[in-house]
Amino acid sequence: MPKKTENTRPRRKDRILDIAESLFAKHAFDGVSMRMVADGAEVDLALASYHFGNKRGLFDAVLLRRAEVLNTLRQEALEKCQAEADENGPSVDAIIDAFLYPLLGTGLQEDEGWLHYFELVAQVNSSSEWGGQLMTKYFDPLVRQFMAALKKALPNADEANLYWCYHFLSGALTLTFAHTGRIDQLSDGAARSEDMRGAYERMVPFVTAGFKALCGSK
Amino acid sequence: MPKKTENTRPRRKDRILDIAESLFAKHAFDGVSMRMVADGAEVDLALASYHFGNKRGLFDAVLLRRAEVLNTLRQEALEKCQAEADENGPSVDAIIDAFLYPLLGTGLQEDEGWLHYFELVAQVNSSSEWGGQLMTKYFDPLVRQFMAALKKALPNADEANLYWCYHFLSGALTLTFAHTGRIDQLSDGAARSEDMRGAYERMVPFVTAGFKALCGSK
DNA sequence: AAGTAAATTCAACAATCGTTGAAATGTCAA
DNA sequence: TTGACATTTCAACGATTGTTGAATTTACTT
Repeated sequence: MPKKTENTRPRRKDRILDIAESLFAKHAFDGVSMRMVADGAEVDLALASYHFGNKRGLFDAVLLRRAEVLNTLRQEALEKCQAEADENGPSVDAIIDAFLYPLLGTGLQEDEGWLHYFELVAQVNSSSEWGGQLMTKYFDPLVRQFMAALKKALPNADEANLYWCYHFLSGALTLTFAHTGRIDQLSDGAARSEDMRGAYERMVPFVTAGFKALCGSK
Repeated sequence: MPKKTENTRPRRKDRILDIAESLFAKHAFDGVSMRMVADGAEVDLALASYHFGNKRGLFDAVLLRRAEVLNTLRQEALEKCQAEADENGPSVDAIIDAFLYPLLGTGLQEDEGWLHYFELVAQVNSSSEWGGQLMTKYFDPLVRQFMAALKKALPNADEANLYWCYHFLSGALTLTFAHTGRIDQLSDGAARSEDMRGAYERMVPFVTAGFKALCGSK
């Protein structure tokens, strides 16, 4: 049993991140106080500042923690679908699926922490104050890989069209993550915010059709 | 000249709404203080509370002010496309266009106040705290009219599919409004956040293709 | 057991927060 | 001018904010 330390000790640091994650997701950056985090984590007020420097540092740590995991999962999905493709590269369907499946079709959706994280990302993505900077910082390198794959699958596509299509995809994905409950009310229960599997199975063909319509698949 | 009062007097009240609108759009509810609003409007701190009761009342007033205008514009667009259609009702394309054109294709996009308002709506829509309640309150009656028109245009559609498609549309629209600048960075300038006309011309075919793919237009 | 560094607590700081009574000013009719 | 009412200002309230220096406790090594 090497390093008993790292297994048992940082409990409090992780608890702070977990609570901060859920609070930031619900109330946004300015709607959360360091005292709310400390109380939620059952920890002294000063501890979060000690570990993360200040409130903004805590926010960044929350965002960064799962971003790396997420990018890895998505990259693996992309590489897998590329390995399975013929010399022409993967189809648009396969690329879109590789982009969405790790987020919507896997066990991540049964993990409460991940759900809070996705809610937070949804909110950040639609924020004119944070959206551009933070999403670019954490997710752009990976997204560029997907864009390159899409360019190969859609060789006749106009550059601007391709980026706008991704933008629409990003918006649809983001709002689905936000779990606002609006679709439940609007549809009188016919569609449910929590049904991520159902959202995934519909988003793939919806987005794929949009890409093909604008970027000329054949 | 009847009621000179109402033409000249409420300048300050409107200035407060204008400033609050732009501040809420950028910094969200908790990121804005009453003092920021008062300073921006060059008005005493207590004035906003006098006119709108409290901070939340100010927020609601900002949201409500343009919602009514917006719903009217969209309803007129829907009725116009229904009047121009044959006995089968308008096509999916025409309905989607009626939903988007008033927002993205008109002079509203050259009005700074409206741009701030759209930014704010984008943020509210993706908020798990406010999103469900507020969007339902301000926009659902009108959206239901569009859903009814879409059901007629896509008679074979599964109910849940239809609502998920609208949800994706709403997400794409919302993120486009947010003006985060992310698409500019990602595309190295090939697509621009400010190009609402370009976004409109691409969103209509993108979304229409998605609806048809999932809701079976044949 | 002593020593060292990390982790945690405590107490307090100045700054800002939303709200509100009371006073002052403005507007318009009689 | 007087009176009535809406608008605006002033000053202050108690509560909450993020941050930090110093003290204390814990964990681990020597």
